[in-house]
Amino acid sequence: MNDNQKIAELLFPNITTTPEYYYKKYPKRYLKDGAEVTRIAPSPTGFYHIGGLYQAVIDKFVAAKSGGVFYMRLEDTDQKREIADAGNIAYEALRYYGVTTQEGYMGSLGESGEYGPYIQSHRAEIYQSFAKYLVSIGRAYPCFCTKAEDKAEILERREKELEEGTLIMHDKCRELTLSEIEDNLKAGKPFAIRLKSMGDPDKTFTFRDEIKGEREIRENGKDIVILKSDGIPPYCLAHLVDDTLMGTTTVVRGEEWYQSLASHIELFDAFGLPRLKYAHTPVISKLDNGNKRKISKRKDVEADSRSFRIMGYPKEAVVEYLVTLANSDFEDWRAANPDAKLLDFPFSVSKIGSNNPIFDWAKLNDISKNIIARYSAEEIYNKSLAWAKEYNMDFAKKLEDNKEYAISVFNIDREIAKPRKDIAKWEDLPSYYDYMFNEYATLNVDLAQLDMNVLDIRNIVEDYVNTFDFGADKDQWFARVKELAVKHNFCIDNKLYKVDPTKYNGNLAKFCTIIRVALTGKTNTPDLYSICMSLGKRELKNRAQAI
RNA sequence: GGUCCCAUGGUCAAGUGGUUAAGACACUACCCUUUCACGGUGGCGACAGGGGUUCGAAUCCCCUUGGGACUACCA
Repeated sequence: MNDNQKIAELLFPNITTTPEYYYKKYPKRYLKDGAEVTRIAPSPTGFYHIGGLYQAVIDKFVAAKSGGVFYMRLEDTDQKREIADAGNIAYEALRYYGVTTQEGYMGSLGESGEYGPYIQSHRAEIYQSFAKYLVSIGRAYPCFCTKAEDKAEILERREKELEEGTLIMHDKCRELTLSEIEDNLKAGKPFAIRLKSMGDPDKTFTFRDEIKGEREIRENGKDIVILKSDGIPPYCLAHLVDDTLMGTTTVVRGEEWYQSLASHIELFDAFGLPRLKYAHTPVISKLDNGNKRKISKRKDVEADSRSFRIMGYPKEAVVEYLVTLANSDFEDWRAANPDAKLLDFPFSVSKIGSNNPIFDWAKLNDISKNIIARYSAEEIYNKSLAWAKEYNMDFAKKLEDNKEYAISVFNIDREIAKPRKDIAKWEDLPSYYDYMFNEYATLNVDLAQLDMNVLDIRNIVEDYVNTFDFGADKDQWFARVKELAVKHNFCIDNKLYKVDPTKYNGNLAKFCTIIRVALTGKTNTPDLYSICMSLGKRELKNRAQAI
């Protein structure tokens, strides 16, 4: 036994397994050539971030397109930041948005798959055996330096070191002898394990990122910590062990990891493991006082994937928006293939731009409106009811109490060649259709905007309501409207009207607006005939009288 | 401070040495129209700045500027 092996035994007397053992235990996946295995690995630190969903969408496409596997793993190695149930929230978020995994961590449902456990805190022994191995071959060593306890302390120390120019690459514990290590251990000092870096930051090597393309990057020169003093590894070793053992082929992760890539690669090399493919994705940002910045968990609603659910965006709208962000030609494809399945889109990782995109609500709304415009009235009823039951009980009750009526309302201007695109999210529904679901008295009808004597308005509306024929079809109805317009001195020929507007009370458009506003309180509604038909005789009379 | 990434209209973005510099959203005008929408046809609006290389640069190189990220026993 050489010194390194002795140190390894001293450090990990209870670890008897080796990486070799785990390579055998988790054999290579049996997949066809070119199949990609991807993973989403959230940390349970709160709500599920939209950036995570974005990456999951990319993961899903990469795996699905190649006939591979997309799985989920929980990165819960930082107990200090952990928030109860956050893992489950993440799993449920992906499930809700339909970006489903085929394997791995499943929230409160446990986990499935042959490569588990998929929760990092349950894998301590595996990590330790890898760390032990690296020590035994002389590529890692114990570090007994006192660690900083919290983030503030770390930042403070770093700042000081920056000022003094003493930020270390190699820890002083690197040179500790076997007997010194023994002494420290006997004294009961806690230790972390550091990589013994052989890299030289002045040298570079080429690397191909799936998104950024070919790059020169500097070699790692830092003795990064690969096992914390609590026996749990930080990201770098967990990433190596899990992605190797679980058979990941392409790692999709945020741009913020790019900087530490060199250290991860050195680790893989130290273990003699094949390097993986990486796709470093841009970070979804927002405009703040003219500057771009990363979407903030604390300040921005768009950071929380749940926000869109609460507002009532159809889930496919959110997902399709994210796909658009990744592959901008998706929109053209969707326009040409409105009924195709999302996963049929020829997604390409290399088409992802490397600019940090700004989250655009207007664009999301547009995508969502297009999707909702294609729903049937029944679908709108079902989906909006499901939403309302969760977030607007009052509206849910109205929908449930008046199912047939509600569907007929949602059907107005719908089953036609060019349906309206006016609903972006279910949250819009209650106010958009308030005149159909609420008492007239609660509508705040503003007749003043019509710029007409209230008595005249009342006469027109009464006349209209009293002669409204529920047996008439739309053409007959419109003919009747024209008659009434003429009777009240409105001009039904717009060209004639333009010759001398002063001769009339207004044109046909104005006449219709008067009725519309008086009856609904809105200048903007779907087809007036259908609305009146749905409202029914008694309600029409009530409204006319209320004026 | 160091290192890295990014830079085309308000936003997302095509574009890889020769284009009248696409398209979508937003905004806007007109048309269609019974209103509102939908739709149609237009419009506004961009290669951050400066140097090179080249017959020719949005495209390649350098500098400047601006923005972002990383620089933890966090992920």
